[in-house]
Amino acid sequence: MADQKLLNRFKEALKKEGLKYTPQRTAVLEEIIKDKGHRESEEIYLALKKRGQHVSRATVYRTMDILVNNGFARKMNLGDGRARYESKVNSPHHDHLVCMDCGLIVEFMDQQIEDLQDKIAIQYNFQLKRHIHQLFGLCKKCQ
Amino acid sequence: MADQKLLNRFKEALKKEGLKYTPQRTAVLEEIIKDKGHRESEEIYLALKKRGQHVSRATVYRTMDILVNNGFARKMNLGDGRARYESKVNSPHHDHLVCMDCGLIVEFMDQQIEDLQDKIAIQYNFQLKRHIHQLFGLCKKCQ
DNA sequence: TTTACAGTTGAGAATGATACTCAATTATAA
DNA sequence: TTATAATTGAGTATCATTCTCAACTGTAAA
Repeated sequence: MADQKLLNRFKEALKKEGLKYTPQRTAVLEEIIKDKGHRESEEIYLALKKRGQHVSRATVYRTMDILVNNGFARKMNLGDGRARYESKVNSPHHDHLVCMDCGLIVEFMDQQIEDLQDKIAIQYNFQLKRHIHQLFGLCKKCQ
Repeated sequence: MADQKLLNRFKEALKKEGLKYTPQRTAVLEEIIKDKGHRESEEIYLALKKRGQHVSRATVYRTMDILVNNGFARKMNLGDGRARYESKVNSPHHDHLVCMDCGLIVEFMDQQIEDLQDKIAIQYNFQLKRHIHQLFGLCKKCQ
């Protein structure tokens, strides 16, 4: 169960956008934050169903958009045509290593790379907003 | 017109996979290498049509797969649901800066980042195969 | 607490990029 | 030149995601 502080933050974010605080939206938020994974929409939908929370697929998609736009979740694309979502709550910035064989996802963070990105953006007169950095290969078990 | 050396390299690649050397495939290869852009399938299809080369959409998709698998082109995904292709012929490795407003794509390459990626892969016992590194922001004109 | 209403929900239909199907056609190697 | 396996194009299928809309429900004011 998400702590009250988080729920209040969520409530605030919804109010700020003129959106309602509904049980479905809360259920999706709770499902996202209680899992450390990088899951696709269908997995989140099924996890909720299993828990007895019947939230429709459409509402899962709609709520994930809200969570992403308000900093509660991050959406990622691994090139297989399905978006993955991960919690951003209590999770510092990181990028990903992805095993091309078993699908294992490992998070990494390198301050030197972050700094170099900023330098490159300045060099090309870009105002940097976000980045995607994914390293694809074979994990130890799959080599 | 692609030079003979390249056409021979293409012919070899096809033969190696038991594929035939057809006018449609050659037309797609030529269209890809003569353009410096990052185009989606439909744009390539229309460019060919305009040139009077009637290659079907299906064949464009199929040929792009062949070109990508044989190192003649690179496929990239900007998160908008449509794949982009760029020539890899006479084009050294690079990553991309993408303007979120006007769609401008600028190529960059930073050896320090490349080295750091290798280091990270080693650190996590990954055998690195490829990577995606995209910096999203606003270009000079769109700020 | 009721009321009024704007926002939400779920189910199914629509969309759009890409992949597949298959009959007619064509490159290739003998 | 021939035999044959691969290719092509047109249309259909697929699959993730978005849209539609009627029924429903938070919410804020009375």
